[in-house]
Amino acid sequence: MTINRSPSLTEQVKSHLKARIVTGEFPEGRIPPETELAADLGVSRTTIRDALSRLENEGAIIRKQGAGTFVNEPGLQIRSRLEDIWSYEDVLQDHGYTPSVRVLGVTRQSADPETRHVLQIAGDMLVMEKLFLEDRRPVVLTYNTIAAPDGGVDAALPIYEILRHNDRHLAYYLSEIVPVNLDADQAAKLEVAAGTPVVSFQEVGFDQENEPVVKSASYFRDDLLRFRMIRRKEA
Amino acid sequence: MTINRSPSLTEQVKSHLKARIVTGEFPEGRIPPETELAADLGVSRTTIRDALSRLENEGAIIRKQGAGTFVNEPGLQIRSRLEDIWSYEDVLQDHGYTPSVRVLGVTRQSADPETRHVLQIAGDMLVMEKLFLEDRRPVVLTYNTIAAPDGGVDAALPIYEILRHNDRHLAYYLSEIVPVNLDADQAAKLEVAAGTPVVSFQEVGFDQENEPVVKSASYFRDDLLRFRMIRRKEA
DNA sequence: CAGTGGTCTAGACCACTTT
DNA sequence: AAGTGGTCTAGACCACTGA
Repeated sequence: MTINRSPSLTEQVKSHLKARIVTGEFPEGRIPPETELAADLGVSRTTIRDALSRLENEGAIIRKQGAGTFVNEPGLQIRSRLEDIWSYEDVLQDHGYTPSVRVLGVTRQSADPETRHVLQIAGDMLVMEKLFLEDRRPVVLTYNTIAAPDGGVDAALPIYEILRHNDRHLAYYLSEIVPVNLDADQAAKLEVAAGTPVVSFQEVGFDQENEPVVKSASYFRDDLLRFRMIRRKEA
Repeated sequence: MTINRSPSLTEQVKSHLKARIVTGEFPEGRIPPETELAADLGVSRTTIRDALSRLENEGAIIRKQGAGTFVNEPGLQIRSRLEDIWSYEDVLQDHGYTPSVRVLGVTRQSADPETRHVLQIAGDMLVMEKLFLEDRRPVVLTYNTIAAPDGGVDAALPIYEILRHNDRHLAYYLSEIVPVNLDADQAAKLEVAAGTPVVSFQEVGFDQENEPVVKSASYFRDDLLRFRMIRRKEA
């Protein structure tokens, strides 16, 4: 293992260990003691612990005080961690799919009162409707609403790229998980029966100045993309 | 601020800062530099940073390298963080509700093949059906399936307490988020129309030995309990 | 009792933002 | 240039597990 900066040492250690975990290199799932890992990899124990903490958060390992650190087989099943979904194309890729995007519509019009309020805009809004597909099967339907920019936009780009080109760096989403029955139009686009229950994300994206920059709604086909997570008692 | 061990210094610093944040003590949402906090509270900068990291994960603050640390107003709206839900009574309490539990049924019977496989049991299983209410309104409907214990159980207790009394320490859940339309029976129990779409958790709980100990299904009334989360680009 | 992970310290240096 | 958060080190001590 050669060490460089960027990505950080911790991140390098993490991916190094993750790779060794998934190849089943550790006998009986037992991971070496932190001090040993630190010596072997030539980094401090703190760096090792940071990397192990991230792996533990992902569910890849379990740590038991006084006993040791172990591979967590059930946790390795998790493909999409809810909290760090950023691009649906990446999500589909992590599921072993070969994703593609289809822009269903881009409409520019005067912002409705709710959007005006949420996004703090006065003028026009731009609504982009997109479909993410695996092979030819639709998996995710999204609507992104932003303040209409001066120039044109390439709606096929990920929303954070579009915003970046307009000098708004997307920092995080505040999301609500909402159950809905698809209406006829949405169901047709996702190629399922009308009234199919789906999980949706209703969210607002904020930039680095902590100002709202995008209002977003996403609908998922449960049979093709199901979200998993690890739940624990405390932080 | 007096310092004791247990809870950890980091945890004490975190709640101390959280309290100051919610009371709006920091002018313009600007939180003092880490070195200053460390000096004021008499702890190392590492401890301060650990506490700030947790607050950042919860969405309460935002850190900007080179600029400072700031209160994150939108993030303070989050009542129930998805990843660390442990007891539904606590969740309801965090929402300002006064929770109660009603045991709808406890049945002991031979385990079906799927449960045998998931929970790795040979004999009987015990299924507990519970309803969590706010005032008199039902909010959460849960089914917990465990290997039938020798003695009796008080089904009204939280599931982790029941398991603890049988020497199985619940360590974490592996959860799937699944959209469903409630059937007539479930809808009646939650006092909503049949066919109402809801978010459900389908999950398996593991103990500290990483063995499956409980199979669980939960259904939530979206109008009374909606889950929120912060989504970011990476860890 | 030896060995493990958990907590905490003090300090160095870097990357970035702001003035 | 000054000040901030980001990364990393080396080491101390504690709490817990298991032989």
